[in-house]
Amino acid sequence: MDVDTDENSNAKGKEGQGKLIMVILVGAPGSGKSTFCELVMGSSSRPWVRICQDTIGNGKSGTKAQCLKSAASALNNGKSVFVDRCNLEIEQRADFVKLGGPQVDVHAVVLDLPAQLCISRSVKRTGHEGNLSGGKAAAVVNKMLQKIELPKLNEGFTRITFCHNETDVQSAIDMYKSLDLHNLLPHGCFGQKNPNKKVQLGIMKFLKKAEKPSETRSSANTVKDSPTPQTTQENSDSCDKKEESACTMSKNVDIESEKGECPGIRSLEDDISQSNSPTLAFPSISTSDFKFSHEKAAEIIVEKVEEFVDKLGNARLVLVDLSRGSKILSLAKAKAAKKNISSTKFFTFVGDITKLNSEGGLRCNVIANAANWRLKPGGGGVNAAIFSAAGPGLEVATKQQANSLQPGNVVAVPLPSTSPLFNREGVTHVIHVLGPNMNPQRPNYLRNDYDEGCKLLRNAYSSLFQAFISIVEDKFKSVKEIHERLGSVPSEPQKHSEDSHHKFKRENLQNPERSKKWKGSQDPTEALNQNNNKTVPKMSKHWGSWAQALYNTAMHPEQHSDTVLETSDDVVILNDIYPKARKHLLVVARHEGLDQLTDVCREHLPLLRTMHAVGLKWIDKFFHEDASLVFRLGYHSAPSMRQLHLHVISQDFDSSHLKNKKHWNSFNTDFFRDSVAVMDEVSSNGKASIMDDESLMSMELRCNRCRSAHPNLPKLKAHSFKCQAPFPSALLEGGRLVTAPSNAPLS
DNA sequence: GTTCTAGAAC
DNA sequence: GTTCTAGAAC
Repeated sequence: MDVDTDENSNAKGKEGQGKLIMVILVGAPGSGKSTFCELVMGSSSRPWVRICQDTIGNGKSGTKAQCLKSAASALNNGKSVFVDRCNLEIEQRADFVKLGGPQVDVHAVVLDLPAQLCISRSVKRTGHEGNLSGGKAAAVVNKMLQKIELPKLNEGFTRITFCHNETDVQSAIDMYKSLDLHNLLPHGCFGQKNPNKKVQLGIMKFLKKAEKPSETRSSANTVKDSPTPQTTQENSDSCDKKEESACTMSKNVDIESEKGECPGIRSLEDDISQSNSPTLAFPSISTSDFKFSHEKAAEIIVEKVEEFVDKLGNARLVLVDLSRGSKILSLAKAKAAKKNISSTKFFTFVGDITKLNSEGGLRCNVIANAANWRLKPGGGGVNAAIFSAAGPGLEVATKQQANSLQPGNVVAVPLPSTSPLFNREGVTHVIHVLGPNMNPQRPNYLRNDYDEGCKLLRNAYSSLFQAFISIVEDKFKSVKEIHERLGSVPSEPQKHSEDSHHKFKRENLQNPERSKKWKGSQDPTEALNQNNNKTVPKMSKHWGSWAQALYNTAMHPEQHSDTVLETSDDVVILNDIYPKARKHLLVVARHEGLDQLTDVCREHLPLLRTMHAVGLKWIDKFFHEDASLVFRLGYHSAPSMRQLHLHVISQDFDSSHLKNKKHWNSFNTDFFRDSVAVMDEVSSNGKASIMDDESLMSMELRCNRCRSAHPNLPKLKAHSFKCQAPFPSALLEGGRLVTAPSNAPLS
C-alpha cells in the first residue's frame, strides 16, 4: 500500500459516525511534517491515514495525482487524512481542498519554522552524501520558501493552525492527538502572526479544553481544576498524563498543606477565585540565585507586608514560588500567620508566575520580576521566564523606563497590549525588582554583609509594594486629575498603559527622593522628563565607560591623531578599530549631546548631509584602490558606542572581526538605517525612524545578496564569500548602495 | 572531540 | 563595542 495507516484505524474501520478531518500540512522540507503526522497517529484514537508524496511511489518519486487518489479513497473508507507534502502554494493545495465537504473538515497546519532549522534538518536527512553542503540544502529550502503562499480560509479551509516554533508544533500535535472519532476542532484561523495575538489566545483556550474535554471549570474551584505547572511541563507529550496531573492538582495550592496548621487560612480558596481584586504576584527576591538567607528574607517579606497591608484596600499580595516544597513559602506563611495577617490580603501560591491565570486560575494584574541590574532578559529563573513569556515588547517597554537598576530599587513597566502575558494572563504591569546579592558569582556582591543586605531587601519590598499600590490607585484616578496635579495638559488621548507613568511623575513631584526607587540610579529629574513635556531635556541612555571612545575622539581629535583620518568642525573620520568588512569607516559627528540617531532632529539635517558627503568622498578614494567594492552608508538604530556615527562599510563583510549573529544582523537587517533614508525622514518628519527591537539581532542569518538563510555565521560567511547574486532590489533603489562609476550596473 | 552561541564582565 | 568561557550543538 502506498499510504501509512495507523494501527488503530484498521480496528475501527468505517464505523466512525463523526465528521472526518483532512489536514493539509504546509511547510518546507525539514519543517517536520512527517514527524507531526507520526506523533499524532502514534497515539490518536481517531483513525488517520498519512498520505506522503515522498513514499507513495514505492521508491520512485510520487505524484500529486497518486496522493489525491489515495486521499479520496481514505476518506471514502471513513479515515481522516494527513496530506504530507509541502503544499506551499494555493494551486498545490486546491485539489485537496476540493475533497472536503459536509462530511469532511479541511484543515491546514502551517509549519512556519525558521528557515535555518528546516535547512539543518534537511542537511541531516541527506547527510549520508557527506559533502551535501548546508548551502545546497539552504538553496532548496530557500527556493521553496520564496514561493510560499500562506493558506487562507477562503481557499476552503475550515481551520488553519499556524506554528512558528517547536512549542506551537507540540501544542498542535497534542491538540490533534486528543481528537477522537466524534470531537472536532473549532473553525477559524489560529496562531497567525501579525494580525494580533488575540488569535493565539484562541489556541491557548482551546488547548485547555482539549486536554480535559469533559471538565468544565467553575469559578469557585478554578485552582483545583488546573494542572500544576511542573507536571504539565514534564508530561507535555502525553494527554493521559495530563489528565492524571489534573487530578492531583489540589496539591498545587499551597494552602492545602496548611490544613490543621493554620485554620484561619481555609477561607482562602474562595478568596482566590475573587479575580476582581487587584493582585500583585511576586517571587521571593534574592533568595534564589542571589543566595540571600531564606529566614531573613521571609522575616522582611512579612514585615513589609504587615506595613503595607492597611494601604491595600481590596488589593492582594501573593508570594509565588515554583516548587511545592518551597522553604521560603512555608517560612513566610508561618510568620504571616503569627502576625495574624489576613489571608485575604496576603497568601502564598505554588505555580509558574508567568502562568498564574491560565494554569493556576489566579488572576494577577501585576507581577514582580526578580530582575538583573541590566534589566535584560536571560540569566535563568524568574527573570528569563517573565521576559520570555512577555515577548520582546517587555524589553522595549522596560527600556523606555530605565536602562539599569540598583539593588533595593524597582521599576514598573506597563505591558504592551500585544504581549502574551497581557492577553493570556491579564497582567498589565511588570515591576522589576533588584534585590541584594550574596552570591560572589554575581554583580554587586555584598560579602555576607547582612546589615546592608537587609536594608536593601527592605527597600526593595517597600518600593515594590508602593509601586503596586500606585498602579492600583491610578486605575481609580482620571488622567485629567493627574495632569491637573502635574500642572500640565495631556497632549493626546491617554492609553491605559500610560497611566502608571503619570502616577510616577506625580509621586516624583511629591517626593523626589523616592524616584530613585523607580528609576534605579538615574537622576530623578530624568523620570520627570520622560513623557510629553518637551521643554525639558529628554532622558538619555546610560553609556558604559567602554562606550565613550568615539565621544572622546570626537571631542578631542587632537589627542587621537593616531586613529583619526580627517577632522573638520563637524566630523571626524576614523577607521573602525574592529572593521566588519574590508573597508569600514566611521564618520563621527562632533556636536556635543548628539549621542545617537534618536537624538537627531531637523536642525541636524545639514550635519547629516555633511556626514553623508564625507562618507562618499572616502568611498571614492577607496574605489581607486578597488573598483569592485560596493558600499553602504548608515546608522545603527541603537548603537553601542556613544556619539552619533555613520558607518561607511563595504558589502563584502569579509573580516575576521565579524564574529557573531549580532554583528551580521546589525548591518543586514532594518536595525541598520540607510543614511539616505535617514536624511529623507528627518527632512520630512523631523526625526529618523529607528528599529531597535532585540529580535532583529537574533533573526535568522540571511545572505545580503541572495537572501538565502544559513544555519550559523561561519556557513553564512563561507557562502557570502562566493555569492555573486545581485543585491536585493530594495537596496538598489534610492542610492542605498554605492558602486564605482565604472562598475554599474551592479551584478 | 570540535564548533558555535550567548551571557557575563569590562 | 570586545573578551572570556560554559555549555549546547554538532
